[in-house]
Formats: sequence, C-alpha cells, structure tokens
Amino acid sequence: MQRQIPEVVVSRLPMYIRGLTELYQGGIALVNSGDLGARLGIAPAQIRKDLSYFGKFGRRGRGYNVALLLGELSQILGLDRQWLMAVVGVGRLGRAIMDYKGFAPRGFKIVAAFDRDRKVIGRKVSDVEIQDMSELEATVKEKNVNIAIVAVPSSEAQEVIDLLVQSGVRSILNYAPICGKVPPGVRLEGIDPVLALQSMTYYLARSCDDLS
Amino acid sequence: MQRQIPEVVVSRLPMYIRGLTELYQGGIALVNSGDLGARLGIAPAQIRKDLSYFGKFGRRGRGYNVALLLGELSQILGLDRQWLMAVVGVGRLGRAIMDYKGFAPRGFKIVAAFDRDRKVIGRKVSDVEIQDMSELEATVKEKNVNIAIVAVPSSEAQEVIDLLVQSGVRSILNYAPICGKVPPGVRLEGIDPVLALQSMTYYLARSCDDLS
DNA sequence: GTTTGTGAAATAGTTCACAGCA
DNA sequence: TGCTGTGAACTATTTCACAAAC
Repeated sequence: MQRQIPEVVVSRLPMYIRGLTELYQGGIALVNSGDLGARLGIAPAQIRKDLSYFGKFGRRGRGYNVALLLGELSQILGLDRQWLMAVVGVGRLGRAIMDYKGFAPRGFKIVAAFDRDRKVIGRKVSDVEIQDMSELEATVKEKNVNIAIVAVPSSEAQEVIDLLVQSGVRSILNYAPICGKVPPGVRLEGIDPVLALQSMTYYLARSCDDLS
Repeated sequence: MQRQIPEVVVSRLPMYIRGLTELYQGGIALVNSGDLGARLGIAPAQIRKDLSYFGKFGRRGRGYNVALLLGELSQILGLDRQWLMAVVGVGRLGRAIMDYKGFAPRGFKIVAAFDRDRKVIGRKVSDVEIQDMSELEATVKEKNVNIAIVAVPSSEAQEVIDLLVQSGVRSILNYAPICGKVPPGVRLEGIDPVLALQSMTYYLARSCDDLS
C-alpha cells in the first residue's frame, strides 16, 4: 500500500469491477486471483499486485470475498455515489448517447444537455430538456455536474472543451475525433471507434499480405 | 527499422494520422516532430522513435513532408484500401452505429447487418438490409467482410463473438460491456464508455475529498 | 542553424517466486 | 495444503543526447 498509483493500475480496476459483478450476479461468493484473471485475460500476479496498491483484501489460502472486494473497489473508484453528467451536442450521436441505457444502472446520470441549434433547444430527449449553450456554465454549476460528454462536430469540439473547463468541469469524455487540449488538473478521454479500427487493420493487413 | 513492432507503437499510428490529416487539411506541407507532438500531446522523441520502427520518413533539418508521411502511415496501417464491416445486433445501439457518419469517410464501410429479432429482419438501416443471424456465416464469406461490430446485449455477446470467429472474422469491435474471449490470431477490442468514466471518477473523487 | 534517427540510459510496468498465513 | 501479498528480477517503454544530414 502506497501513494501515487500508476494510471494503468487505475484503468484496470473497472475491469475487475466488471468481472466481480458477473461473479456476484452468478451467485459466486469467493474467487481467487487465478480464476478472476482467467475470466478477464489478466495475469493473476497482476491482479494481486494491483490490489496491493490499495490494501489487503484477500484471505491467504481462500481468495477474495466477491461482494467485499466489489464494495472496496467501488469505494476506491468513487462509484459508491451517483455522478451527474451533461451532454454537449445533441445531433445524431448526442441523441444516441442520451438514449443509451448503459449509464444509469452503473451510476452515471445525464441531467443536462446543450446544443447551439435553435431547432432542438427546448425539446426533450430521454427526459432531459435541451438548453442553449449560453446556459451551460450556470446550469453546470447549479446542477453540480462534474462530468461532460462532448458530441459536437470536430470543428467545434475544442471550443466546447474550453467552455466546459471554464465552467468548472474536471472530467470530459470526448466523442469527437480530435485530440483536444485541457489544462493540468482536467481529465480528457477520447472515445473513437475509428482509432481502434485503424490499429486492427494493421494486423489484418499483415495476415492477408504475408503468407509467410 | 526492424521486426515485431510493439502494440503501443501501432496504437499511436492512428493518432499521427489524425494529427497529420488536420495539418494536411490546413494546407501545411511540412511538420517537425516537435510541432506534431505538441498538437497530439506526445513527446517529439516518441514520435521519431515510433516512426523509426518502419523506416526513415523525414529530412534532417527540415522535418516531415505531411502528405508523404500521411501516405506512408496509411499504407503501413492498411488504410489504403476499403474495409468492409458487418454489424451484429440492430437495437438502439446497433442502429446508432449504422447511422454514424464517421466510418465511411475514413475507409470503413458497413455492408451487412444481422439480428435475431424477426421484427427487424428485412428492414433497411442506412441502406443495409438486416438479415437473420443464420445467414451470418455465408454472407460474411460472400461479401468478404473482415471486421465485425458487436452491438448485442451482454448476455448474447460471447455467443455472437464465437459465431463470428467461426465464420472467419479476424477483427471484432465489441460494444457490449463484457470481456470476451477469442482464440489466438483474432483481435477483439472493446468500446465501453462506462469503463472510461469509471477510471475518471477515481481522480474526481480524490480532488473532491482531499483538500490536502 | 535545424531537426532527424538512434543507441544508450532511465523509467515504468509486469512477472516471478516464495515467505507467511489461514 | 492453497492462495495472498510483495520484494526482487525481469521486460517493456520512454526519454535522453548527440552524431549525421541537410
């Protein structure tokens, strides 16, 4: 147990949560690092080492209590509370994000949406009323939004990111295919399926061409 | 220049493509590793080292010819051809994926879609007719699909992945929030926004709690 | 003068292997 | 006996720093 945990370690905790949740729902009460690792495709020693950054959660000779570890990890990640999110850009993609049923059950609730298009302002999508961009800063502060999802066209994305940062948002999930810039202290993560596809083709191209 | 390139290196090439494309569209013909790095948030030495795995593309004292490097990287990643994709699962999420306008302009074309729900089979989404799952293997082979996108509920995802692998698909982009298993030689990448959110909350929770 | 390409050095991350405990 | 927790060993990745090229 120590300070300054590597980012890779933090990024694996959600996977452990995922695997443990499946076990929990399957009624399995106890699991060891080998079985959890096999399920997630992660080395058992990796799991034990990662957990050791945060404490001692297992019992030697037995393994980990699934419910207990799930609770501990949820607390470590701050998932024991509800997080309020805003969506910026309510075009095709933004609407799909707002309609996505996967956020709420995992503790992430969309409570505000913004667009600059007059034609959609005032309408409701999934029970959330779309507001004008000019109301972003005030609404974000008033509703205590701390995560924003950017779903505007690439050309406007950086501008929107800047506005969000200025409004006090410290975590941004960006769907626009640009590499945005944020000041230190703000987290920006990109979601771009094309980026994933473009590295897969590297390996596809190789297994097609090389018959060696 | 050498064999066996690290995966991290391959995963950065699409980012270079992205940055170079922006420069190209901005009419900039020449770029050095420092400027490209600043734009992408990557160290200049990292860029030079990554490129050196594949060859020598720059001119000392000058930098890189944007169009030239773009072409080289596209070829390396196999982006100089069109890739045909199939979508499995045409619910809310699957339809959003099929409607997404970001694939085609970057060389990825959806040419087939499958679902097991009788009510949607036969309908068209974005000009592609939805077929029954039973036709998957034959259609994938006939149309030369080599990438599949999985957008079925978690409970069916592994089953669908197995079917795709059996049908000869070597690259799968999985939107279901499970950690699927594939045999060696098949690439499976997951897209799960919640996973990204769950690690962002770790840092959010810390900057809220700790006033230290 | 400028910037690449690249070994060598430094850092980060993973895996081993085993003492310690149930 | 079985499995965790963890330093130590190993491997991978990044960064440095500079000769070579223009």
